Amino acid sequence: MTTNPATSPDVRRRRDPEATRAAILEAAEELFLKLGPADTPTSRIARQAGVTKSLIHHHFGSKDDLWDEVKRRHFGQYYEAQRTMLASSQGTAEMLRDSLVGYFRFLQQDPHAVRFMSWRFVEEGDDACKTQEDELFELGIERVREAQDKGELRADLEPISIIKSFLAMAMHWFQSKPLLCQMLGPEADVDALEERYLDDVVKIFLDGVRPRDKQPD
Amino acid sequence: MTTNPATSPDVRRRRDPEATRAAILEAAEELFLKLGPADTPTSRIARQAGVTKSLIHHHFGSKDDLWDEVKRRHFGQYYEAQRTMLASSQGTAEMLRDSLVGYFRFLQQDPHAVRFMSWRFVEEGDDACKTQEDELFELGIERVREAQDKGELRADLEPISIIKSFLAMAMHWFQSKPLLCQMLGPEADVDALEERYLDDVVKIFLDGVRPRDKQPD
DNA sequence: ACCCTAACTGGCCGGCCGGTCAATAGCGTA
DNA sequence: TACGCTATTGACCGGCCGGCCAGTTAGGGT
Repeated sequence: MTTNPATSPDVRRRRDPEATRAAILEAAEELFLKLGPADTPTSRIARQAGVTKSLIHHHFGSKDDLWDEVKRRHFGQYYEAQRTMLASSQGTAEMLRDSLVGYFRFLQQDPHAVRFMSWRFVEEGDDACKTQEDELFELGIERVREAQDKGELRADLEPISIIKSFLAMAMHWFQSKPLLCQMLGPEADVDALEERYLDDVVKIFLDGVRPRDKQPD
Repeated sequence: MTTNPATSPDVRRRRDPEATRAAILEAAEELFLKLGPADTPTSRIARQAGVTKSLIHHHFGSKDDLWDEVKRRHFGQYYEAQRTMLASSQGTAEMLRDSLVGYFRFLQQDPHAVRFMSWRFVEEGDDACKTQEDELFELGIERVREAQDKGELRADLEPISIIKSFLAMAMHWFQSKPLLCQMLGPEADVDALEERYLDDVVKIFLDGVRPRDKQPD
């Protein structure tokens, strides 16, 4: 699992730039996210990928370039998943619930995704995912507007607020999950808590975001 | 502003360990949060503090110890602020709104606070703030339970879910704010958007979290 | 068969970084 | 005034890390 000999074939062909690139990217992604880009020596990435350090520079240039490529590749997957999710959605309240659950499940099943976002929050400079993320954001706002026009969503809310709180609810759970586990101790059933959180957040968010049958106060 | 000559008196007394420690901590906090702990050389902290690198090791031991101390000091302030806020609160819906607004304002006025949390999310090992954070968490849960008992909050929600979504709503905005600014460009009025977000989130959260006058479907 | 491109290797270097240490000099105290 | 403690200094070190380079070899095109 650690030293990666090949991708599909039994034995790595003696020259296989594709497999080499893949092995380096895989090792780099794991180590960068685990230790942080600055605390990850290229030598260690090379060792884990079963490759010489020079090959990293041969295929990717510098260490920073490799980090960029790792981000780009992973965000590409995220982008595709979210794009199809947004494209297939209709502007109804059910769709909003499904989107929330779907997004939560997506983050749940891909722990790397949240760590990527965390690192993007912490770094300051521009990054390679900018344009794709903008596109998703615009698409999401469009969907929200549609739902508002249909009366499925409260019209007195700024779409940006809805998108942002949507993302916050899902992302923050997984961002703070390690700290929560550490706090509750190893005997706690965090998985059950996670399901409960999803249920509750769906309730809170949907009830808060849908038009009220009767406006109080 | 950068090289710190003294705290209160006009001239830094030639021997002033208190001021020295303070200058180092201040410079370290700024640089650690800006560049990240791993990318911040002690030499640069020393330069910015107007102090020799050796003094850092003299007063704080190692670089890691300094980082721990910076976290401990800053989290202490956060802890005090949140503790008084939680202690003074009553278990009513108005209190919940005030808490949300108050917490938002707190993060708004202290940008370092969110960056600290971001770094804690990204690091894995134990940290020095553990016990204090646990205390705040327990206190918050207690308050939520009180409000639920009074019927001011829906009883079908797990208190942890309420706390977590509460924190998520406020924190995520500031975590992703730099990316949002970068996306919207320099001409956008992000401050107005921020106020709007706070308004909307208060609506969403309170409407979602309060018992419904009439339960739909 | 030849060759040329590019994948791949091992060794190496310059630089920076965290940390140490011996020496110096203020400051409180007796 | 003399002493001792410690804040402070600057020089220094060992190690690691990112990157480079000269050389080797596989493989594909002609």
